[in-house]
Amino acid sequence: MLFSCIFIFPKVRLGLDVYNMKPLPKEFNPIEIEKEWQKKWEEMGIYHFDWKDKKHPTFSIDTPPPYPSGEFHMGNVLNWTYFDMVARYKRMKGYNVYFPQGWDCHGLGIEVQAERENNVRKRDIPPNKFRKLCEQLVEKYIAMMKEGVIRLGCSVDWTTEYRTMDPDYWRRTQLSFIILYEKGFIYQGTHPVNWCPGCETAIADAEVNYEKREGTLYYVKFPLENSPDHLLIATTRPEFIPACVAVAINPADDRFKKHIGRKIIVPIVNRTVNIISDEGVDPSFGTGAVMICTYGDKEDVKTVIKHKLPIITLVTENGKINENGGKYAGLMISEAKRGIVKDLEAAGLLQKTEKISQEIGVCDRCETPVEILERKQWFMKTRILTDELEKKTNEIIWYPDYMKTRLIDWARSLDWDWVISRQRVFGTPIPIWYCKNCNEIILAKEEWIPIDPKLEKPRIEKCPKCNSREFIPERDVFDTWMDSSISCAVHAGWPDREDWRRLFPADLHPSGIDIIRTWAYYLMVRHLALFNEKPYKSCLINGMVLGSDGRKMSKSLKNYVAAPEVLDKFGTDAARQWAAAGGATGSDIPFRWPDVEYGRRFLTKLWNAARFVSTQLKDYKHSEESELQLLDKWVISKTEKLTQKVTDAFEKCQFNIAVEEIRNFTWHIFCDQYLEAVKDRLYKPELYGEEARKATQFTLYHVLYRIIQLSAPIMPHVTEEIYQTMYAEDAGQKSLQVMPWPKPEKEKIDEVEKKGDLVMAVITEIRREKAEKRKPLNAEIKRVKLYAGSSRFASIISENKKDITGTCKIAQFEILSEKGKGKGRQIQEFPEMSFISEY
RNA sequence: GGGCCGGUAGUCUAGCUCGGUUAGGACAUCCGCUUGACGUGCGGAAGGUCACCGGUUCAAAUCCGGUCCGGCCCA
Repeated sequence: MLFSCIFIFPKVRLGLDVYNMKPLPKEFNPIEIEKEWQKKWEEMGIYHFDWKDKKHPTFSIDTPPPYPSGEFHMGNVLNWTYFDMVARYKRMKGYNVYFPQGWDCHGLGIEVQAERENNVRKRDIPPNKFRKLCEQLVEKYIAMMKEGVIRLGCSVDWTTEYRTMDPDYWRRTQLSFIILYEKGFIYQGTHPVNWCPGCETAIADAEVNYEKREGTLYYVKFPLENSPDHLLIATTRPEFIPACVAVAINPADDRFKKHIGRKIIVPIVNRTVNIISDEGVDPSFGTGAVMICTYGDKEDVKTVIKHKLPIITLVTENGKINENGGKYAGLMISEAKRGIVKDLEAAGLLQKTEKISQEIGVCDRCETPVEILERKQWFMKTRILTDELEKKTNEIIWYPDYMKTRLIDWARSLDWDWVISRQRVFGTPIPIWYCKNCNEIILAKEEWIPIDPKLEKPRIEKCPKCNSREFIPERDVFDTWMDSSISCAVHAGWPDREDWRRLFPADLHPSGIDIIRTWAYYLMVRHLALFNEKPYKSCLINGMVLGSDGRKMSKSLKNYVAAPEVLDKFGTDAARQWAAAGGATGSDIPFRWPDVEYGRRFLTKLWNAARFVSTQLKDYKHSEESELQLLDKWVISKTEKLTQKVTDAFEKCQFNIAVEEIRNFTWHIFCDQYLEAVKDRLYKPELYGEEARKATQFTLYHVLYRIIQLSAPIMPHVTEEIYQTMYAEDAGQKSLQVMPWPKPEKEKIDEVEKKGDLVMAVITEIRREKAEKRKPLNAEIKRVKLYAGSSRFASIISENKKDITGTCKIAQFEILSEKGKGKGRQIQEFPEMSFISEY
């Protein structure tokens, strides 16, 4: 097969016959280059999604809006690099890529920070004032994180930026709630919450402090039903006896397991309850039999849910015993405790007491012991969607595939619906009022939103049920996931754009492995309920970033590395290589300085190779045809194979494979082997002929170009700089980022590659021997006698004799067809060949 | 306790879907070389019971079962 100089990319070439390829400067400062291109790309506007473009297929990325913690960490570097590589790859593949960016602002974390920074308590100031403080803090944090995203070179379309705390975003969250309400997915119910009787408010887990205190363990006799016997039960909270709903025993406990399924009588109230079996009971604590009350502690909550036990509310919002406490009703909890203990003693039911050290939860504000109360909450019916969710999950492409089972198993394991209300301040208001007179629920109309019921009355004259004119606002806000779990529809333009279905479902939803059960799950249930459709077509999972010691990266473990430190030291393109190459997609990857350093060294290598090529192409002309030599066809064939492998890897989101293939090819095949083998040709046209030099120039031009194309999604900055200096004038596009992705040209994957391997094997073996003889590589060899082992091999070698003698500096090269028969040094990859050298 | 994942040279990692090359690569180590792009480089060397036990098979890092250890998430 004859090879001539067919242009690899005629479609995009301006067709200049001769152009002045500028040599690349010797100095290479990645950080300066990165800053420059980040600025220019933004000016060029090449990342703007073109809503008017109906020609190119769209590719939409459901960028998960991050929680603005104020710090851009290596975990962010990892996941942003993942989806930015996809965005850049798809853009080059000709897609009209939609890469939005939002910020998921609401949440307890910000509330806690805002309290700390402003030295205030949210309960002490008006909600709206506190909200403002939160908003200011969020803005500060967003600015910090945005800088990180820009520094990482992410090809975000900043015209799409949004914040979930903006009333215009509330409008979407509230609208979705109204739709779900009207579709019957929303209901009110009760759910246990942490409650501070001192502050008379629900508090979050994060607001509970645990303190070690000395307590008393009371051993109380519970009579067995229809039996003279009793069970001895140890409890620290005898005041909860009136709320006892069961007695639990570990099924492995031989002392008690015979009682499982029988009934027992709760003293004081004389109620009969079941004796149940629960593995969670510690047989060595107390007597091994425990009473389950609603609710004495968090363990009770779990047990009640697990065994579907009834609930007896005992404590009021201000910490008193209610009517269910019988004769103790109206007493404070501590008073009731004393009274019950006294009565138990009098009845002979208190066998003994002992002192124990216990941890109790107290309010972080007033130090009052926290109680667990059933409170009204809003729910979304999610469990009825589980079958549909499983079906849709299986339709979605997961990278990697096995991650889908995480979502399905999680959905299947849920015992209750999603609690969507929160007793907080900084959140999207729930657009609900209650009639003061008859408690009728007033749901906001679509045209009222965005609305904060705490600040505005419902826009109706009177209650439709009882005609009352007074309303009480819902003070609860939505769980933050209510904001972020409609991102697929919102990104697509819902509800404002008529054509929002064009970008829905999203083509890709990226997610961390740790938030599959939240983000990926809530997205599914919300969109299934709202639109009866899956929200995303594929899901890309990134693992966690570990410290170099293999444990999850965290400041407290002292294995934390800040992202700016990494970017300052080695630059973005090096850090991106770490993210891409650190491990298989979806697996956790440790942060390793040597990996980033290696990335940086690759950038230098690529730069130097490009610089070498640029100096050799000063007089390169497209128009002059010349026949390619064996090694040219060899490296082109390998380039096409590389293109195929890298394309496949990107299609499957196997970034580690893509980056490894590119680096190994560039460093070892292109630089160490091809460049070294053709240098002599380039330097001595008088010996090899001008034709051979032109063929080499052609090859250098195209192979380097292919390398930067394939590397562009991973290392956008360095490849852009090389492109702009060496190729832009000729190729005629304003950025490498908008150049078409190369199609592997299979017809150039050729049999000659094997012949090239043979020639390269000879060169490598001669160099290897030279190294072992401790000779410099440019040392001249007087004579090499090669036993080719066959006439076919001999003729291949002799056709390419000049490349071998030139590269290895051989003065006299003798090629024999015969076998060496044990004479001389064997060539590793071709053991039928051997050679003898004389220095 | 449950779900998922992992265990490969001193360290990290690829390969496992679909069994068959001398188990690939990086860092670190050692030896050599300033070769007209690059010493941030080039050439070379050493380093492995592929966690353990058993099974399937002509053949297992790869498939199956079990055990141990680690991770993430949840209870």
